[in-house]
Amino acid sequence: MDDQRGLSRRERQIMTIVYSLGEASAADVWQRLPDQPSNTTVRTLLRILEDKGHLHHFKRGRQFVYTPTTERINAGQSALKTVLQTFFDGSLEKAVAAHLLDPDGTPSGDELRRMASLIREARRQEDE
Amino acid sequence: MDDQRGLSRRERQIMTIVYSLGEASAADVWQRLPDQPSNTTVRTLLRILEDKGHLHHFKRGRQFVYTPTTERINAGQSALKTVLQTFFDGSLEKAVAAHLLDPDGTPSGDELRRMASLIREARRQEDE
DNA sequence: AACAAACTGCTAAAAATTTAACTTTTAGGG
DNA sequence: CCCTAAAAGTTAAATTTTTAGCAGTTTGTT
Repeated sequence: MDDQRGLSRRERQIMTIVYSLGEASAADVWQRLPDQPSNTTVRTLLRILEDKGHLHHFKRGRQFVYTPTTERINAGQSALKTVLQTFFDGSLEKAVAAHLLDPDGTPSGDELRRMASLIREARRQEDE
Repeated sequence: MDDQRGLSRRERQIMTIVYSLGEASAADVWQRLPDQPSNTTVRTLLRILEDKGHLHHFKRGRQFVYTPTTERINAGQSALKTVLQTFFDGSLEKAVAAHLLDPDGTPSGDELRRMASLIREARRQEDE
C-alpha cells in the first residue's frame, strides 16, 4: 500500500517486463513471468500497479494494454543512478569499465564509436 | 524461501545498503533503512539473508559484520545488465547518453577523460 | 442477434514477509 | 573475576503480498 518504500517482488517483475516491452497486455506479461501464476493473478497485479499510479492502460480490441506512467528514459536514468551508487561508488566510468571487461557484454564497434563521440561532445561542453 | 525468484523488498533494501557500504553491522544497516523497523528486525533479516547465501559474517568486537558473498563487481555487472536490458534495449551507449543528459549526473572532466581512454582501448581490441 | 471465447472486476483465502517481544550469550570495564 | 551493556537467537503474531475462484462484460464470429 505504500509507494515510497518501493515495489513488491511481483510488482517489480511486472514493471520490468512492461518497461522492456514498452507496452504489454496481461497475456504478454503472464507469458514472461517466472514461476507463472494464473492469468487472473497477473491481471490483479496490473490493476494494483495502476491504482498505485505506476501504469495506465488503454483498450485495444478486447484487451487492456498497459504502459508505464513514468517515461522510460526517466525511469532508466533513475535506475541507472541507483546501480552506480550501489555498486560503482556513483561512478559511470567504473560501471563502463566493468561492462567492457564482461565477456558477454562487449558492445559492437559501431556502438563504441558512437560512445566515443558522445564523450567527445561532453568534454567539449565541459571546456566551456 | 525462494532464491531464483529474487529478493523481497526489505531483503533488497538491505543488500543495497551492504553493497554500497562494502560491509555493515546490524546497526549500520538499521541506521540507513527507510521506515526504520526495530533493531531486532534488522538482525532477523540479516540472518535470513545469510541463510539464503547472500551474506556471510565475521565478528568484530562484540558485533557481527556482514559482507556480500557475491563479489561487488560481479553483482554490479549483473545489475547493470538488467538495467540496460530493461530500459536501454541492452545498449550501454544509450545508457551513457541518457546519463550524460541528466543534469545532476554529469561526470567530471577527469572521469570523461578516463572513459574516453577506456573506449579507445576497447576499440583497439576490437580491431584485432 | 445469439453465442462463444477472451477479458475484466470482485472477493477472500493461502502464503510469504515483516515485525518485535522475550531469552540467552558474549565482550569488555571495574 | 564478576557485572553490565550490547549483542545475537528464538519464536510467534501482525501485516503484506500473492494467489485464484467465480461472476459479469465485451468483442468478434457465424
